[in-house]
Amino acid sequence: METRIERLCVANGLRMTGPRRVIARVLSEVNGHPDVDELHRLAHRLDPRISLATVYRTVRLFEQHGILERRSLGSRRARYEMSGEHDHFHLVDQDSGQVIEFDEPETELLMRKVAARHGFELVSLKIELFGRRLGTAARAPEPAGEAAGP
Amino acid sequence: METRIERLCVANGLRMTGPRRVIARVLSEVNGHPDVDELHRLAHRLDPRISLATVYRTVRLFEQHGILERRSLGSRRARYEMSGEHDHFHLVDQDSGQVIEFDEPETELLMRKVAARHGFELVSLKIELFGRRLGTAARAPEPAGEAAGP
DNA sequence: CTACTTGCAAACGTTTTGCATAGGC
DNA sequence: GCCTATGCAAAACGTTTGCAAGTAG
Repeated sequence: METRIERLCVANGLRMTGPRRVIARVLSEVNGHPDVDELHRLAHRLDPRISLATVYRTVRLFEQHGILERRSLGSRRARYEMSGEHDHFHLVDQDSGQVIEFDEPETELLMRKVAARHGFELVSLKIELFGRRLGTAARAPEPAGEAAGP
Repeated sequence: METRIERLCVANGLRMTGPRRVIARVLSEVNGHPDVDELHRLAHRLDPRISLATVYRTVRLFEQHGILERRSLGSRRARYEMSGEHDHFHLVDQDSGQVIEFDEPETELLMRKVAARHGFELVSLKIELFGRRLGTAARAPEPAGEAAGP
């Protein structure tokens, strides 16, 4: 079955090669905010010939065509997610590294007004909240190299 | 004269070495959001023996003690600024790379409420807006390697 | 048939580190 | 005097690129 990403590729006039099809499938099935390494691991499982370089090239291509969006979310590696109709924000659990997405349309509108007040047209925005679950005693923030901070 | 950063270092029980004093001075005098390279260039001018590694180690140390905050602001290199009492936001001009800071206390409060709604205590937040000056025709986003995008 | 895409390995820019020495307290 | 900070050079890390071979349209 053809994924939504594949359809977007065709709509953007991109050549549908084997590796791109596999990476599109992986992107459609994974949830969360995978980094390139994770995408490569998953794609490699479906087709061991797929190289890391191709995954890098493909996510960059997809990003340039507005199919994917790149986030940092406090981690060193870039992380990707499918583009949606409107921006959404991310709340990062500093203890577990878990990322929660949420919509906040009023805030997006507010930010647009703030930009306008400074004489700017808003093109995009990133809102990342870093926090700790309520009722959790403060502890060492990152046991392993997974969680992320500001 | 002793800088505010130096005072914060002492308050945090940090050893006040020569290089740290110089870097503290540079951080106090520079304005904007310098990256490590720029800090090193400025520090090196005051004391040519100061190495890049020491600047890296020092900003990391200062960040760990809450004296500095790290930002990405769409650029590849990490950029630093002094911690303030409350968070402020950044508006990046996509054409020039220029960064405008602004306060938006209601938004900070709103974000705190949003985090709470999801069961989190807000520790910090990053809000980065990317935009274009009103009345500017769209053009090639980045003539040189300075400006930054989402 | 042609132009674009791929895999590989090597290069890249940024950040970190191992080690011997220098220096703060 | 002890223990940490420093400089240097080398390593690590994520990402990009040059090139020859492969493949979509």
